[in-house]
Amino acid sequence: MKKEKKYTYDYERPALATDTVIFGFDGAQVKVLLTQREREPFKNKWALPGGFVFMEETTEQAAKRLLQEKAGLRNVYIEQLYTFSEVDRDPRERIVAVAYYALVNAHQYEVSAGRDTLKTEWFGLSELPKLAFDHARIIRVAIERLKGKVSYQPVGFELLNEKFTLPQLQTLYEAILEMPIDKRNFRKKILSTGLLFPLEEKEKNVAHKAARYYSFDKRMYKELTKKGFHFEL
Amino acid sequence: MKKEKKYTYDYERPALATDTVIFGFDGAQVKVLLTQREREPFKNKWALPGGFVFMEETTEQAAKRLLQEKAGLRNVYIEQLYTFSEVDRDPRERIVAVAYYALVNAHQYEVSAGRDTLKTEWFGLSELPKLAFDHARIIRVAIERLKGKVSYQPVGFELLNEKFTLPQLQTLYEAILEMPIDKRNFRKKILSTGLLFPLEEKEKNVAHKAARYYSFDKRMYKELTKKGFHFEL
DNA sequence: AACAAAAGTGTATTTTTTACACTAAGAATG
DNA sequence: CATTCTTAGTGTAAAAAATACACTTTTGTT
Repeated sequence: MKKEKKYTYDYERPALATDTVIFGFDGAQVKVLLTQREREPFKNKWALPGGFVFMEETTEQAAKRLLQEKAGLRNVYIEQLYTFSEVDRDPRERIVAVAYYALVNAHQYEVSAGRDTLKTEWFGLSELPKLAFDHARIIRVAIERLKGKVSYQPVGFELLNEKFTLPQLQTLYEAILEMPIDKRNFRKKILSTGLLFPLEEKEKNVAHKAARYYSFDKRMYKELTKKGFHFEL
Repeated sequence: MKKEKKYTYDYERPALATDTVIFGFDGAQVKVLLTQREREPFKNKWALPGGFVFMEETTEQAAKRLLQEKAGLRNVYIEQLYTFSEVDRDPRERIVAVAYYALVNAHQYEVSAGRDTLKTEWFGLSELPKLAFDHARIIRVAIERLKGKVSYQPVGFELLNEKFTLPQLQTLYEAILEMPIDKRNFRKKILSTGLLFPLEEKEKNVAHKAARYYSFDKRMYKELTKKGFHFEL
């Protein structure tokens, strides 16, 4: 990019950053991935992975880049959440943050986490530590968004393995919505969408009846969506 | 604000702007308020009212300020829409836009519009002119959002007078959702929310049976919302 | 007085949602 | 190898919500 200052306007500019709320699911709880800050301000406090947006990338590209840099995550489902622009949200200077939320398979992730140098950790939604900046607020907004989204978009599948059982899926929905769901009604409804495919395979080494695995056809879902289909739970 | 350059980082920064999609309703059609650009780029093209964000204001404050400056609008219902950050969305330089959408009473507005110096005009959604920048896309996103929002939040009332008839309200919903709605079922449902209050007053000077006016109690709605109530159409 | 035009009203049918309890399968135990 | 433990898996009836649908009323105009 050119370094000449032939700006359209020459007001001082806020810095532009992204922060991402990374959701995961450990089979029982919805969790958020946080990184511990190495320097001031908020040294040693936990924070959302984020950073500044470069001139030659969109905010979404920045969020994805930073997810990889800070948490070793690639190819994750990511969606814009909200832009936070309170004047004093960063004590150093004016920073406007375009927040994103990501849904990742926590199991898959734990493998590649070792590579990264920063300290990162999963926290259950009810066990969040004190957070830096306005990140607690960002997480609250993200949880609300996730709750709303889950019932009219099949986002839940991003949080599970490619093969999953219906009890797993139900537990996930219960965790996100924070309410119990009737087993029979849940199955009826989720199967009636026609988006879940039963596999031959079943669970192994469980001390009870083994549950059947299912898979979700993302490609077919996208096709159907184009044709006006609407998922709804 | 200080002018010293003690920045946390010294990358070049994108400029930060807001653009607002202003929705109105003329009794038959949903419309968008556009301003004609006075200078390059896109001179004489129509565009969303917008402008740069100052250092001492949030993006929402900026959007509201610009609504007043560019269209003479005060106290409007405004909500964040999405942040657009394509690198080349402005031919001059990198500008990231936090877009908002506003719902205004178009009748009320037409009175105060005269004061403003800029040329502004309402356009029906199906008669939009060629637009500057990526503003056509922003409007598309805003329409989608409005469609989604209308059925689980009583936003429609922002577009009408304080007193309105049920046929007016129905026409508005039909215009937003772009589908016909059954009169009896619509009345049943909207009245069952308990948020509409019949007034004594009726229409005058209409060449047919006069419709009763109703009002919507915004205050009560907010109260109920806090107590867990959920509007739904 | 007759007409035109839109407001206002109720019911029956269909669809969707909800509530609910037992049998089946697999591993662990004695 | 029989018993026990634990969770998977299944159907139906009742209640609630959504839908389809046609005539009477009111007001101004001719």
